[in-house]
Amino acid sequence: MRSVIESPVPSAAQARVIAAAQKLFARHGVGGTSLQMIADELGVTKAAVYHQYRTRDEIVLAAARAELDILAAVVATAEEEPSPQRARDALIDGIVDLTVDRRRTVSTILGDPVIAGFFDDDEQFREVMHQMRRLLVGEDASAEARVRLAMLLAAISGAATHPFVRDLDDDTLREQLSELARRFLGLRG
Amino acid sequence: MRSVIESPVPSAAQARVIAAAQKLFARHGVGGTSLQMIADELGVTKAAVYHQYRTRDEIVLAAARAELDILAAVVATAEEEPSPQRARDALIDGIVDLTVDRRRTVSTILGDPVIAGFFDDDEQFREVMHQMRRLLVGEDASAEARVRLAMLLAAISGAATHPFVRDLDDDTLREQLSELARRFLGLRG
DNA sequence: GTCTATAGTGCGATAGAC
DNA sequence: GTCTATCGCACTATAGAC
Repeated sequence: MRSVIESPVPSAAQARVIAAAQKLFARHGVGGTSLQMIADELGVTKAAVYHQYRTRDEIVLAAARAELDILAAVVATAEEEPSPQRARDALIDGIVDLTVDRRRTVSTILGDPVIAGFFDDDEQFREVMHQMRRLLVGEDASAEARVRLAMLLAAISGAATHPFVRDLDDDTLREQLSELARRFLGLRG
Repeated sequence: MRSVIESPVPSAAQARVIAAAQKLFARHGVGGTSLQMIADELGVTKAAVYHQYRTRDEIVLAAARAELDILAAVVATAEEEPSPQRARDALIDGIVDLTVDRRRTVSTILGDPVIAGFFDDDEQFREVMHQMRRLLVGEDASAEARVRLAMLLAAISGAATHPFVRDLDDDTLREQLSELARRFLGLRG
């Protein structure tokens, strides 16, 4: 089942603003990134950036939304798999790929307290989370299942930025994350 | 073995600044917290805060260092356990307690990109990480052990702030985190 | 240890020309 | 879609009185 919630598709110029913002958020944090920095990164003036988005908050929201859209696409692809097992595996691999490809970006942006606040009551965010939960632990709503799920998602995105794994190449990291995530999820009491 | 690296002990007034800063960092992010906000939180003026620390960066560093000191104390306590198994269990429980007690604080502060940069070449940080590594996976330096360790630490601190577990009470969360962490670490290929 | 007052800078945001 | 120019404001930081 596809998500019924659609984000507005950014124009090419907006997409450039978003990409610049995400890059800077990952390096300096959301609160540590100014409009001037985004403009400089793009090689234009602040006024040009304001032509794409009316406030700084809109840029932050659009950048966070774009990150969430990528995750939603991974979830939607996984849901098209024919069996629950294959859907589960596809989701894990999708999240691992996404995280390793973008290393700091995903965890820093989705982990930022300001963005977490934005998403607190966000319908798309809740739907994506709900879909992931159903794919990974089914209808099990026990405390154990929820903690296990939260740990799994935090482990994948958090581990990719950890100093312990900094000198691992992407392929090795992907392989290990995927394998360990699958085994962690398969744990039975 | 105790850490040989000691942080300067903050005065009472400095400790209040640090506590206020940590609270605000958790809510607004490091870059999103101004000196004015810290002063307001304490009910004093900016000049009074500047009397304790000469620059904003020093406050950020002191707050991060204080967080690291707590973690270092947990590691030191675990190292005094008589057997490797008990040391490992004590470390896991210590990290879980720390994370649940302080929920957003630990992961937001240690996960902030600016603070991660501060700690990149920090000796105390490296030593604490090294000690944790030795306690949890011994001398195993394989890619698998390193990824497993990074995942474990990210899973504990990240899961505590995850929306999936928001409505769990502290005791339940502690119990589940501790149990699942121990099982994850015990996984054998 | 806290205050008032202030300097200097960079911020978010807007107006209007091209 | 980009620019220059500007407004008003909040910021970091300092000086000096109490």
